[in-house]
Amino acid sequence: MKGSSPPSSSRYQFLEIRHIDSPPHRVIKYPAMSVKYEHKEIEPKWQHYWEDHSTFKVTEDRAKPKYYCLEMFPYPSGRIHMGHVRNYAIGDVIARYKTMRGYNVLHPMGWDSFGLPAENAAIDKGVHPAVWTYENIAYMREQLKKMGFSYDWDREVTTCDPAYYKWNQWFFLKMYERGLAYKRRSSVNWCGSCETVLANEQVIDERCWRCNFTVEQKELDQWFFKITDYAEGLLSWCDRLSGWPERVLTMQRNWIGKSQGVEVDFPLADSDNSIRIFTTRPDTIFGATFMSLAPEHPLVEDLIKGTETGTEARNFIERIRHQDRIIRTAVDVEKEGIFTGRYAINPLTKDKMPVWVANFVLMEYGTGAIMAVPTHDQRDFEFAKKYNLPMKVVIQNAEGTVSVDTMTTAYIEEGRLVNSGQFSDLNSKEAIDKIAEYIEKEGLGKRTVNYRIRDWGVSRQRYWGTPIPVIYCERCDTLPVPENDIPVLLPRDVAFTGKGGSPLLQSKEFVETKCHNCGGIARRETDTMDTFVDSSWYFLRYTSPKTDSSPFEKGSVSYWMNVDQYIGGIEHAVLHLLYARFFTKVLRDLGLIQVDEPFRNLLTQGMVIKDGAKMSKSKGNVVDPDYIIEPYGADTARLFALFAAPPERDLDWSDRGVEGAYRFLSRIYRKVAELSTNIKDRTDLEVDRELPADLRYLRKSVHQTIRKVTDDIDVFHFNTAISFIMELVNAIYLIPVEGRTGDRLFLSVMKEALENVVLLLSPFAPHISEEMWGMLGHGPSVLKLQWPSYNEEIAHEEERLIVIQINGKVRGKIKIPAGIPEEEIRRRALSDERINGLIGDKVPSKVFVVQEKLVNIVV
RNA sequence: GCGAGAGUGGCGGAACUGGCAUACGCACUGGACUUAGGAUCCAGCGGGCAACCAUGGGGGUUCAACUCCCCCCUCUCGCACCA
Repeated sequence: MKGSSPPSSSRYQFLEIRHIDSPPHRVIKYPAMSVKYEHKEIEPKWQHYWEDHSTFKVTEDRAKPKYYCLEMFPYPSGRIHMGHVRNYAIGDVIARYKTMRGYNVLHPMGWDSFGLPAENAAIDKGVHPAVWTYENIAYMREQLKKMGFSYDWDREVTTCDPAYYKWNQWFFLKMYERGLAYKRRSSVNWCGSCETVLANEQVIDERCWRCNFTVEQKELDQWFFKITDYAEGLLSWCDRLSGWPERVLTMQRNWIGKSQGVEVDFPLADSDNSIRIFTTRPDTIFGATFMSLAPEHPLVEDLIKGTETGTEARNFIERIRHQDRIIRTAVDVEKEGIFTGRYAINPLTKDKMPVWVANFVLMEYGTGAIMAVPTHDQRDFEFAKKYNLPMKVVIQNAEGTVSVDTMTTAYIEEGRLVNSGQFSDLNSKEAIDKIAEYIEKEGLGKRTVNYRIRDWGVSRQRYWGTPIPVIYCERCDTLPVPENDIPVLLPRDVAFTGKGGSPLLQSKEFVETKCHNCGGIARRETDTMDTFVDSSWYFLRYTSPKTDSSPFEKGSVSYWMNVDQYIGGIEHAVLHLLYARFFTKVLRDLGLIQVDEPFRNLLTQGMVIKDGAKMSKSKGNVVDPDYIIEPYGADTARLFALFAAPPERDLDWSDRGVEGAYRFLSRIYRKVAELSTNIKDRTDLEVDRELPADLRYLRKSVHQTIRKVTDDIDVFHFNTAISFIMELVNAIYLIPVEGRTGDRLFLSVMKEALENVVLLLSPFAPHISEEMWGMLGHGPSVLKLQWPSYNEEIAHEEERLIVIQINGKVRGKIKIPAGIPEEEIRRRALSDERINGLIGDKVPSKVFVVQEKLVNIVV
């Protein structure tokens, strides 16, 4: 959804012209005998027809089964790119196909329209973000319409519209009430030149992506959503999302990162304090020989106070704390640390253990402190080697070869416990349970579960986003804005300099406010929300986009949800898809919706590649869709995007391939044009009669093709579905026309064939299909027709081709009638003249017969 | 390092639960039509004179392997000191 591509300056003129083009009702005309496929006339004609007749409008209709088909909405960066074309072409095939299968299909589109690029455009070009954004939307909407996608534009959702972001604020207030939105100090990437927070992906080599200023870590008050409360639910539901790609689920599971372990208190040797650690390997506790604390650990200051190494330690800690988090946590960073001068007691061995501070221990995970077991943990091993710390083997392998003297890496596998008191001789698995049990019984600690996922930081020091609805009163402290006072609107007249932090800070009109509680002076929160908040519930808004008394109508949501098919790029595998799941669960708990999960089925399409470079996102758009649509048309662009590769795989863009798609459409068109005058006005055509061989064969192909195309669309194999249509068209071309244009049987079969080709093609190339449907003597629209069904009897192949192998090598082929017994197939294969010649005097030792397929003779 | 996915003609890609490898398209070659063709229609098109050999490489299971099993190589993506 995100992306940034500044619009070219020349397009504004274009934009104006587009806008004047408002649609009066048009008369649909068909060419009399034109044989040339004129996509430039055909495509606008049908786009206007669809618009004039509200062909894509959809309402709740309980007489039909519903189907919610959704593609990830775009960020309005300026123009659509090939990634969008592909994504939306896939969605459109599904939407149109399901419509023709009798479903009531919701297929909406909107704009993920808050975000940084708009603000950067304001800084660079002096255009207001709102102006820039809405101009982009206008242009891109026209581009999407030119592609012929079947969206119900009456449901368009724009997230930067106050009517939309009001509900972001409303959800925030609801979450604040429940403690799911909270504020705390947290470390952020800060650019001192731009005076703003940077997202991790905006930090390049420790520098600001825009001004190249060195990025530092800064502690700031930040708003968070408590996604960690939902960690377990988000994780356990992964097992029930059977319609999601396994790799997306794996990524989400990893991101949530659940681990079960034990928290244990290690008392300090000379104080009443203790250090709490988290470990997943309590079986190694007898091997813990020292402790490591995160530099940020609150106990550190106390520990180093007054010790010999105090100053040195303080310097070290300061240095580490200021390191970039990303760099500090990289695996190849050398482990370093410093001794605090103090000792703790291992509660099981009662041994004295030196307490260290180490750069690789993270305050954010677990308790920010670990027991170090150098023999059975690689990190502790490296650390101990470097600083010459004591080691002790407590897990032994089956051969008994694990020894401090010989080991070059830690032994991290499971094994048999040694040197572990009463627990010696247990295996690791048992010991983990037994020792955890013992620790709980002795009151030394307790079993806990840790998650790697962190709460979702939603504060952004930016203008172009949803204002966080909070005020700070001098007397009453932090107060949420009352529900009646939202939306908190973005002020329009602010300066965009790129300096001095968020532009909102400079807006007195915005910042200065009155406390609704005490009437005193108060100041508004100037942070805005992460734009992922917008995309976390837009799919709900589509069900009732105009409602202004609630975020969505309960009835509409319960009619349409879940999304039956969601389609988008793999790059959102974790963030967007996880946040949307989180929001869904929160809204469920707020009683606003009934579903547990937003997206029943997920299709992640591959990237569009051109000459090895990806064409979406920041790398630049190598091929602009407009340059395809201009010479070839939208139908060609769609067809190629779907034909060149299966949806999940990366697609290599090829100009030659595009030409091929265009040629194919022209080829069908020509055949329809050639025969349409003979077909369209005939009322006496009917196919169910005794047919000559070539027509009977074609008819069989038609029905077989319907079956194959249908089966393939059902499993999203669009590339092969299209190739079957191509084969059928090739077969049509092989039927001689000469002298038959008055032949009733010929015309009847051709009519059936061409009509079915048009219907099968219509989800892929809708404009030309509408056109050809008209040429064949029918009124619009194809979309309102039923998907063709095939006749089992006609599709049935009465002859089967049997491959005859000798010793696994193909030696011959025979045709046999379908349904004859295995014994007869064997007999015919063995009596085949050619086969007999090849066998000669040799005696077949065994003959394998695969029913109606193959015979393998072993000699 | 760990996890997932992929590797098939000159190219994009087909091949269902093991049963004709290379469907369909592109490129290329030839023919037809034509003043002309970069349009269109038709045909050919993995390698090899052949026996045969070819689905990243090497083993295995099987009457039969792109498909199943083991080892290795390459590429893509994700995670990456998470205790």
